[in-house]
Amino acid sequence: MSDPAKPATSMRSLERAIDILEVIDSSHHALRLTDVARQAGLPIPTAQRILGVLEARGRVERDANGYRPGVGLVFGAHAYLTTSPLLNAARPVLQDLAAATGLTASLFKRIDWSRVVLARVSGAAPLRYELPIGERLPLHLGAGKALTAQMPEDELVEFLDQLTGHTYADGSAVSRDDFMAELAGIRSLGYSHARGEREPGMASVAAPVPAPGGGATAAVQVTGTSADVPPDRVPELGAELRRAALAISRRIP
Amino acid sequence: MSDPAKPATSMRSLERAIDILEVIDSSHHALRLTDVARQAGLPIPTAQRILGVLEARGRVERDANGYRPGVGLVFGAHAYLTTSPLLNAARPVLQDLAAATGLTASLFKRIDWSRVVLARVSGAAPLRYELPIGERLPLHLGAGKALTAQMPEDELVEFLDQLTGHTYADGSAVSRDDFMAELAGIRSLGYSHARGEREPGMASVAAPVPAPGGGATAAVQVTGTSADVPPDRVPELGAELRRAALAISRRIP
DNA sequence: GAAGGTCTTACCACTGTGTGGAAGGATGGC
DNA sequence: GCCATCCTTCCACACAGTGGTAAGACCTTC
Repeated sequence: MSDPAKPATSMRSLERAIDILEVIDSSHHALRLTDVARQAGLPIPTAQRILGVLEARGRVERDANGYRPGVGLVFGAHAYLTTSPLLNAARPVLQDLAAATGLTASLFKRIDWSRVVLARVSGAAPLRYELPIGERLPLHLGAGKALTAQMPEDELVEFLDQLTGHTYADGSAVSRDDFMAELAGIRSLGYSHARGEREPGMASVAAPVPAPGGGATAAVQVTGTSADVPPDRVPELGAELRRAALAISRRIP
Repeated sequence: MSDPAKPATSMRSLERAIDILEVIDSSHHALRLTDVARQAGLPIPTAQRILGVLEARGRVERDANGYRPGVGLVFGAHAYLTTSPLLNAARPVLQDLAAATGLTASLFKRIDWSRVVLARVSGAAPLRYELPIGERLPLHLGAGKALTAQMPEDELVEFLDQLTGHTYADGSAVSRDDFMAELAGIRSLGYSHARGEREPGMASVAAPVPAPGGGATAAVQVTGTSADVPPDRVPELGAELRRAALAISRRIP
């Protein structure tokens, strides 16, 4: 969250405003002015001035407990979700996937060292309401591996370096060598597979969506309970996911 | 979109950046630099500088066709949706509503002269994928009336003034007197009802969620086809919605 | 392939916006 | 009551942000 050397993009106030937004967006509870200022590394009056504008424009809300994200933020997300070529390409494919497999189909995109849920279609429609869109998940678990496997060499090294200490859901540490070996496997198979890595009792299969310009920053995934995704079904699902990923890629204008 | 007299909040660059974001968010296709600048009422170099920062920070994306909303925007929305007290209060109530009525339950919030979809739980779960969260809908149709009915007098007048020319789905104009009469009815009943106003063949019932500090800026709604919501079922649904609205209101901390 | 258009990038001198220290209120705990 | 903490307001300075102008891409059109 703190960046020591900002290259001075010559738009200080704007950069700072975005810093503040990021601070508020990544906090799970209301923040007092003082906290915002400290976390963003700004003098209090400066933070206050910026927050004032953001509040007036609906980007943050405020009550006795402090500042929190504002409703205005949902417009932007809606705009992104409806106009993104990637998403428009993926939507029908995800529906087919969910219908064909009976599992929950999701689309992820890589952002920095994590991935974001961009769309999700649940197969056996549960009434359980969940809207994980916009949620940030780790890059070294589940569908994240399908993305990691596509990173260029130098980026991969950088990623692995900052990964030390991260673990699986069961608490076991991620071994660098094992991880590398797994990525190699994913590259040759064309899909990734995970059982209980992020959530115990859940399993998933994922494939990278090749970007038009090479590389892959998006991935398709199906998830279900370990019982829904028995090991012997994995190769078949893998093939289906590869097809889906290609279909999405081909549909992007 | 154009505001002649900005009261000079002493944060010009930030305000302008938000103006630009709003321009981009409310366009349904990519905008070229020139268009952004014109629509935001800014000199081209200024717009470019701001867009540069927004792009670097993931708030807008860019390709040969111009600028479009960026992925970064989804984080904010996710943060809002997960931290908003209103939403956390509403979620379980919406689920109950959907389960009890078999209809689609939604939560709206009023923003300026429109309302936004904040949450939706579909009753008879269709595989049809739709994510209307963040969508802006008119205030004079459907659940919008439940919100309009709660406006203070002076605001209502202002609203009606800028409403002239707006119509129903069938093309008929909105008569001011009829509308006022309907609002009065809504106020005494405690719920609103609409048949085919916004979407032909669809019907809905909605109730305002009283805010802790008085007034109502949110509303709960159930929607279905006209057949799902027969006229004789409306009073019963209305009662159910009033209860739901109160339940939400009571759950807000 | 030259000419004429439109859109984008780059430059840079001026000035008014954004800055942040310091002081004054507000609130709350003990 | 007092002290501690957080929020707000004020204001003089300086540098960040501005936007005119001009050069550079990149299209069409003839």
